[in-house]
Amino acid sequence: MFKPVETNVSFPQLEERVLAWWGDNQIVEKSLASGSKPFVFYEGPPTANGRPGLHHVISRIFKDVVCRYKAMQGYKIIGRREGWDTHGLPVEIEVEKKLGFSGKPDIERYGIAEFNARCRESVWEYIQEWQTFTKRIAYWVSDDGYYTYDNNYIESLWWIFGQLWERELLFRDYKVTMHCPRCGTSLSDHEVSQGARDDVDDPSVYIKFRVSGELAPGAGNHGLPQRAASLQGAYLVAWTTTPWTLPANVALAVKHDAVYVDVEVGPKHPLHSKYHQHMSDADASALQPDRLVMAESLVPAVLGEGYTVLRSFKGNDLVGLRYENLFAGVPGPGDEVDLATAYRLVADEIVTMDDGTGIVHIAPAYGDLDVGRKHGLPTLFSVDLSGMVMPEFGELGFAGKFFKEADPDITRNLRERGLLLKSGRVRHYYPFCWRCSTPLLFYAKRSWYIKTTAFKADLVANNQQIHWVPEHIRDGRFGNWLENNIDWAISRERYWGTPLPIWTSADGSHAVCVGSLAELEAKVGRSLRDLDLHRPYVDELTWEDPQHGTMRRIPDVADCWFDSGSMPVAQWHYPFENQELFESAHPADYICEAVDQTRGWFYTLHAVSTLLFDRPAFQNVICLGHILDEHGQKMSKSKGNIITPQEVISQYGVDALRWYMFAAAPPGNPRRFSGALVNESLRKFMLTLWNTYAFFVTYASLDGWEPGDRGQGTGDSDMTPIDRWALARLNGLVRDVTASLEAYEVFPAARAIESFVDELSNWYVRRNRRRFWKSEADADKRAAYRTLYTCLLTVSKLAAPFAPFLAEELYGNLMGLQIADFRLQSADGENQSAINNLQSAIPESVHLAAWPLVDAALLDDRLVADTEALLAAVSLGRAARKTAGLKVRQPLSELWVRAANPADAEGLRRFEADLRDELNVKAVRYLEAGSEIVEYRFKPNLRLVGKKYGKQVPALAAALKALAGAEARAVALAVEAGQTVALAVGDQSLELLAEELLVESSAPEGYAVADGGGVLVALNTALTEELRLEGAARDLVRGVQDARKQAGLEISDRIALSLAASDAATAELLAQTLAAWGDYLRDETLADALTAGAAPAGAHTEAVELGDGEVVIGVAKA
RNA sequence: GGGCGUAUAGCUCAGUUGGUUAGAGCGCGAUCCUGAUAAGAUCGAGGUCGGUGGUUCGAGUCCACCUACGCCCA
Repeated sequence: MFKPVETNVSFPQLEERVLAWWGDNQIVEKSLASGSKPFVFYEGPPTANGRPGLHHVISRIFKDVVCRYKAMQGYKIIGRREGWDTHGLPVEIEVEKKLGFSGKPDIERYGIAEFNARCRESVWEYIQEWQTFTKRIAYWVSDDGYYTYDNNYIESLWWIFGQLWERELLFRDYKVTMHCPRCGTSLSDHEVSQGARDDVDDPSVYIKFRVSGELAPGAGNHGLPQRAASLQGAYLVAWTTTPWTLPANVALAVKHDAVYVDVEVGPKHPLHSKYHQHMSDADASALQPDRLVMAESLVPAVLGEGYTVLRSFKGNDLVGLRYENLFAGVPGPGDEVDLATAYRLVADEIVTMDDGTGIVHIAPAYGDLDVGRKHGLPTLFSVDLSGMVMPEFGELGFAGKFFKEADPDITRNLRERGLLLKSGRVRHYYPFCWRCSTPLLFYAKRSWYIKTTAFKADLVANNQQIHWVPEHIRDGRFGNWLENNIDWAISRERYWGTPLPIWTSADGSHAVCVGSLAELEAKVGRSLRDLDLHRPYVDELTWEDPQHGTMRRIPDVADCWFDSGSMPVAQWHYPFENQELFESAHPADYICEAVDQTRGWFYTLHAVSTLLFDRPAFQNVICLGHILDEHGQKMSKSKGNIITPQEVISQYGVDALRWYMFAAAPPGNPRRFSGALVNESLRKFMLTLWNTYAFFVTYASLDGWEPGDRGQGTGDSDMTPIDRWALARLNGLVRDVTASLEAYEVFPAARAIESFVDELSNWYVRRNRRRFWKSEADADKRAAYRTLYTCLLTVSKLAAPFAPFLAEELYGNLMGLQIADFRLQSADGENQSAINNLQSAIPESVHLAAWPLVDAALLDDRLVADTEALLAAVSLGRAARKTAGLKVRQPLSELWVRAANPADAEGLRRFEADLRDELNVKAVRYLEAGSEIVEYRFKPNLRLVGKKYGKQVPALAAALKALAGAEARAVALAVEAGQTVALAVGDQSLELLAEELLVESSAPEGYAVADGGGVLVALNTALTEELRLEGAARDLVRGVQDARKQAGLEISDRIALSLAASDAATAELLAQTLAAWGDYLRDETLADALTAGAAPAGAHTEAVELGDGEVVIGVAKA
């Protein structure tokens, strides 16, 4: 027996019950342990230092849905475990906030050991909440998670560093950071954006660099020597808002395809170097004009009027020219600098024609490091980390000044030397320290890099093996990122992170990378078993090198993206443990995160895997869009528009939320979220399924029907066409959902289930209600039960990965699993061991059940298409009734119908009884060619004809449109017979195939018509007396049924019925109706007694319209 | 500034390789149906498919440019 099902279900409560049941029966553990064939999943570890939000829901359920599906297919999911990203700046900032710190000096005073201890605690602060959340949303992972701060995890990272070191892929170079000279620390992007202002007043200076006439080494540009000679003595004009960076200048950049001009400016021009206001003509004529070089398009903006263009060049033509440096920049400590490679022109993408001169001053130390590196330029400095101009500039008078304050001095110096074209002020964007408001320096600091650029081709090639959903990420966002690969800056001058295992001698000349704990133990000569592999403890480990003296660890920690990108290795403590497991768990079959991870986790996984193993880290990836609020704004604390998962879940439940996220839109798109949308999913999908299920259970229980084989039945002779339709449709669904999920297309899979459930409820159940109601328990009824049961049970399996609670509830009850006694009772008189076998063969949870297989014998695309044609005709019929003002209760004599094609017409014939019944008509007639009551119109079937006839299509369409009368009828006949049609188009005759024509027909006169999609229906609206009486009878039945319901009677209660008409005409109609349909009325309403006249006292009364009057219905329990 | 994506009804979104009258749900209005249903059906109002230009017999769909928004990078 089935457990009774309430129709006023509360999904959140149901879910809590299921959750408890899973717990009591270790369902999660059993699912995690199940399966044989491996399927590898990587959990992208979240940083658990905040509360879980909706974006965590979406990524976790998209991970979950695939893993559940694969588990049901019998895979053993490897890596279905929690993971926590525990290191990094976000954690440090959180702790700093708590402690009221404002920067690294505070941390150092506080003590690194204590600070890191606080960071470690902070990670745990929300973990309880996360675990509760994870369980509640039914994200099934084991809780033996990996933690990136774990010693074992760190040791694996050290091993990776060791591998890279041995292959000489780790190196030290400059990296530009945003540096606060007062706080003495680099700032993260997030901190920079907090303190940036966009209306900062700064100098705007145009500087002249004198062309020397020399060429840079190796510059073999065609014709360059001649150009160099002709340009000697001309000035290259560059623009900057940071004069303090000019002493660090090493190059000028042009745009390769822009036009540059050499212009002459006479002494009368205000920007001439010798210009003064009261210059006489004689003085002027004694002076040479100045020659200036800049981009042609920007000359007017810079010089105004009064210049002469001497010649022009492409940017490329200038590359390799050298110029005289303004100042002598200072090499970094220990750097060997070849100045022969400096002070030259390069072409670079960073140059724009938006402002300035089209020539850009390059100072790698203060921001243009990538440009410098790309063109092999040296890096020179002029300002130290405290923001002071270096002592080397003492003679110029600005040594020791704060960099911003040196601007006027530098400008003055250049003016005095005749190298300043003009100067002014500008308001623009500039970053400041968010803590102390000091202007920030872009500053090249020593940093450790992984040489990923050496593997660019491999990174790109391996990416081609990855299946991205959505596809465009592969060659778009991710592919482009790889194409523009830069070396991975791996070190951070921070505290709470994986310490870089590099030890160096005091002078830096000797360095060692330690690849394991054992190796380190050997170096320091003692056991480090109990050592915490974090700062400051590892910093304290030193050893004496015979040749290089004391070896100390560099202070840096690793970029925490390196932690998470290395999880395929480190989560298993490979290679120190789990070698076999690791080998079988790499690469991942599937990962899933939001789109912002393209340059984050997706990249770091890919990079680590490519560099270490030359293979991709994952084979399939779903890349999720972001969740926005209902106005399309990002949800953020500051906007106060955050919707918490908890509030949604407590109101609608997890399944509704999950279903919304799976079925509402493709996952790659950003989506606007609101509770109302979740409610819509709940009503549209979950309640429809639930009510179908409740309907089934209610009647199956009433009838004592039980599933014989508990499985999917094969078709048998008792099946009606609509049963076979349902099973064909169901198997088509299994086929489609499986194919979609195989392609990691979750959205179409969910949509397919949704539309099946809709059709099951609103077509199958609605059409078959009477089969379930009828009193005799015959084969026909059993076939209906079996069909509906099969559909519901299969849907519960298909929906299980998506809506795991609802599916579990349905499955459990449909399988009879929730009432243990039932199974024991049913064993009476049967072979007990067979029953036991059966019981153990039945998975106790839908999540342990096998994914449904397609029963090809039940597939029937023709039947499904026929039903679609029927549904279309029914829909049009209702529209026609609506237009004619004829309600469906009023029977009509005939319906004319014309299908879109002969096959559909055949389908309509097959379901003619359903069509009659649905539209309440006595007869269905088919409009066929040759019928004289309609006119025919023709259109070309463009999809076929377009490619074949191309430009003739318009003429062809016109020729078809012109067909009329007998000629048109002849064509219609030919098309219906599948014959070719000869048609004169222009001056030639075309032989058109039947399928190349679309036939439309007009409505017969005097009929109510609706058409669409090539289907036409027409209702005969003439009402005979007979039809009117039958309509009246049905009106009465409906009124009485309604009255019964209002009176609170049970379905099986028998009644005494009285009917009182409001006037004589209505009484006459009532009398005639009862004469013809009295028995029908009694049968339908379970009326033992039927009296005409006023209702007796105590009867429940309802008024109902009949004809032009009214009838008062009296209902009393018999 | 660059890359990628998105832009379709009041709202949330579909729209398969270019093809005939661009769809669904919600909301609104009207009607109907109903002894499974918090439901369902039908009709109606509501669309210059972000804009401009191009390719094509034919463009929501392909191309170019532009605009707005989002993400990432600078």
